[in-house]
Amino acid sequence: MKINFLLMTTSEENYLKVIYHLSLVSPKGVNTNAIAGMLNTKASSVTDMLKKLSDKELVAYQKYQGVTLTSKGFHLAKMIVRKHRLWEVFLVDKLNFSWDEVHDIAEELEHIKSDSLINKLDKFLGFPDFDPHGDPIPNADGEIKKVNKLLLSEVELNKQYRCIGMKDSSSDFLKYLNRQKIALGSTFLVKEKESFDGTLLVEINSKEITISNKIATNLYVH
Amino acid sequence: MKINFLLMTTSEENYLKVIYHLSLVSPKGVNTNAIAGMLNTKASSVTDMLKKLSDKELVAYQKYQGVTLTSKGFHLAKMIVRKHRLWEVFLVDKLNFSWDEVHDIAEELEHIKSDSLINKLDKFLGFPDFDPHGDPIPNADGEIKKVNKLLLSEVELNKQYRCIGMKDSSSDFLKYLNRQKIALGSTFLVKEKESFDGTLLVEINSKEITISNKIATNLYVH
DNA sequence: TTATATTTTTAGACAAAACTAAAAATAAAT
DNA sequence: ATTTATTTTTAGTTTTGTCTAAAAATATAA
Repeated sequence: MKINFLLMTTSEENYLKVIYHLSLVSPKGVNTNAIAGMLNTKASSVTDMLKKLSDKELVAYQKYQGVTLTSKGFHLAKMIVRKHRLWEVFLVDKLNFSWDEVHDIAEELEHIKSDSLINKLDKFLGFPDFDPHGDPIPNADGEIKKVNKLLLSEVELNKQYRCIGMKDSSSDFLKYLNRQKIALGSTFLVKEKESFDGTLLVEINSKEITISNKIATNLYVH
Repeated sequence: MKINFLLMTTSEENYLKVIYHLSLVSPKGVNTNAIAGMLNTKASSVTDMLKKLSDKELVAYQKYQGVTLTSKGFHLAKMIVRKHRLWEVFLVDKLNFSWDEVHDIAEELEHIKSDSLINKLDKFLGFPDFDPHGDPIPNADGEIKKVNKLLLSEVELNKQYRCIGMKDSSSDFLKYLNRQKIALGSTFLVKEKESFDGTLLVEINSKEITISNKIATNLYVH
């Protein structure tokens, strides 16, 4: 898939990336407000941008119906994620940044436009499959190595895990997650597990909550 | 000198950098048109930006009188040049780009905003003093290692040199250089030298011209 | 089902950085 | 010293991406 002729602004790339991440949680369609929330912008700005991305055939957008990525947009988004994660590996492995310092810098570096740059960087780093946070790095063709994903119900106690996906992505499950402020990327630490019904005492975002077995069997972590 | 509080746009940084480079040739003041030429923009756009940079006290600007950098602007410009040249070293030494491929990419990378990034990169590269083109890299304090500069009149035949400065920067000398399309960064290859008056046959920008001894004793190369 | 609340979109405005065209200042030339 | 040419600045637009406020569509609730 060649999309070289498409010249994207930094802003367009950021929208595409956010839509990509939200799509993984709500594949049926991403809400305007959700995008606005991730980008710290207003819903009206999002609407404007969705029209632009739709004109470029990077998203499928219908008024009031949310938005999904086209295959073109999906591939482009993965290329941005690829750049972000490769730069994170560079910052941590080569420049000795710690894993929690690199996000903002990678956020800027991901917009540097040069295919040969990113492919040479990939080679220099030894074609890593995962970034310092454990997230998979798409290769030059957009292929992503499957990560060992566990259900939250199966994890070991007192170990850090990160939410990497949801098995059930029905509307009310997602609403529940939203109320509990659980999102893709949230970190979990299971402190206790009731043996008779599987209820978990979990620390998430440094706040303790209890999570039912039903919920825990629908959250992927690693 | 701390200028962290100043947040610069990419465009402002590009202007500053160009003024810096032109200042080395015309320290008395840089012309609006010269800046426009370097940035492929229009004189009117330059005027607008000069006002903005003047408000930020990065340049000393008076209508119709050209512009010079303030010490603040001078330091900031050197920090941009530092980033550009360090990234060039990275691209050539670590990613195996050839020296003629790196300029455009470094042009983007130089605008990434993070002091710790650039200082860690500097360390990773072994604190290099010169970039792949032989240009000096300012250190974190803005200090620049003196480069062995030669006069064009003293160079060896059939070797590449780059123009790094002018001894005489009088208005008519600069005008002469302008007419001959000789600028900072132009590459010279001296093909012949008349022994009786020192006149040189020089290839510059893949065009042959003759240069008098008087001119050649006022051009620094290396 | 009708009323209320929420979400999303439209319309109009703004700031940054560019442009064009015209006016003003400076430089060059007769 | 005028005239002519060049350079620079002003004034007014344009584009991109944002915003606010109001209108329209959808979702929720009585």
